[in-house]
Amino acid sequence: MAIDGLDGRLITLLDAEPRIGVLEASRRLGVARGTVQARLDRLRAGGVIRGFGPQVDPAALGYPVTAFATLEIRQGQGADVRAHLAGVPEVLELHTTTGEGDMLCRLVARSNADLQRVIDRVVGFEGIVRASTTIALENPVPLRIIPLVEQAAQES
Amino acid sequence: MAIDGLDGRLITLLDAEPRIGVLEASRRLGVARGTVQARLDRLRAGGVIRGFGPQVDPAALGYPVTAFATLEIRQGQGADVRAHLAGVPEVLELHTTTGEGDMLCRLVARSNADLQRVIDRVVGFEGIVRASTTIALENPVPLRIIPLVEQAAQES
DNA sequence: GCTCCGGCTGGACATCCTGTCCAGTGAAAT
DNA sequence: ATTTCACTGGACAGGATGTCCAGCCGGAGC
Repeated sequence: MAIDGLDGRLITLLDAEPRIGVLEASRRLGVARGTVQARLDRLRAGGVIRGFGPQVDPAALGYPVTAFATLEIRQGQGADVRAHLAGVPEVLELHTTTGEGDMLCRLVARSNADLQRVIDRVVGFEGIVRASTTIALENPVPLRIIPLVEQAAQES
Repeated sequence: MAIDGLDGRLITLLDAEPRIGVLEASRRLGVARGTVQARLDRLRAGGVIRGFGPQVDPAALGYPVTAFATLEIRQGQGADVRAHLAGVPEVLELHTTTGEGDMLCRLVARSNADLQRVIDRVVGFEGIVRASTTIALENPVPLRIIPLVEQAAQES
């Protein structure tokens, strides 16, 4: 779905100050409240804004260690492996990929030592042939979307 | 920060239905409104809930292709590379890592063909020695946090 | 065993926001 | 020129919010 400059400014504003409501947003953007409401409805209907769920920080929950694991799967075991990984709370994300491995997953753990336990649990499944793990040290660019939103907004 | 069962249920509820307010949440959880408000304040103060920003779907914005790039950096060029990557809108996330590469970044692109342009832009920087890219095909486990929240809540 | 304290309850209050209408205006497309 | 569409500015009732408060309870510490 294409978005214009106003959509972009709205998303950016909501990202910076999620607590403000439709009315306050309309004041900041200099448009009528109905306009903001219509834009929001359109963005939600178009799937651009999926929701406003709470952004939970795993580190604050006691899981400060993040790691990425590349998994190699035995042929035909894909579905089983997915189900297995979906059952591990420390697996925050899973992708199937091209290239060397077959899957890439994001893990968190309570400590480097605890990461071993998590990895054991992840790879302790017959369908997984091999796993290669790298620990994330710093996070210079945290998951973000605003720059992309602005680029998409300008291309309108 | 430790969370208890009520915190866990509250986060899960907010994740499932972000539009409900404090009052409705208190009704669903069977506690007083003040309790929910106090819990929410505590979770935000403790950093567990970082905010309620809009969850934007890159695919809906016209960037349906996701890829992960492992970068090898020339010694001492880390800071420059970070700044460079932070300036590329299609770079959604960047980590420094242990292991084979020095950095891992998440990219999006408008198409497989467009991914080439993004990669060229990413690696078109002197500090980057080598890059290895894998395309994400499926996403069996989208970025999630609830299972981890529930585990953290049970350990209380 | 007793007291203190923190967390929860249930209620109050004024203020503000929300969802949902509507008619009028302007600009762009046909 | 006419239609169409988005935006404006306003209205309305209903409800939520932020912020108090007194009272109650159970656990921790003395």
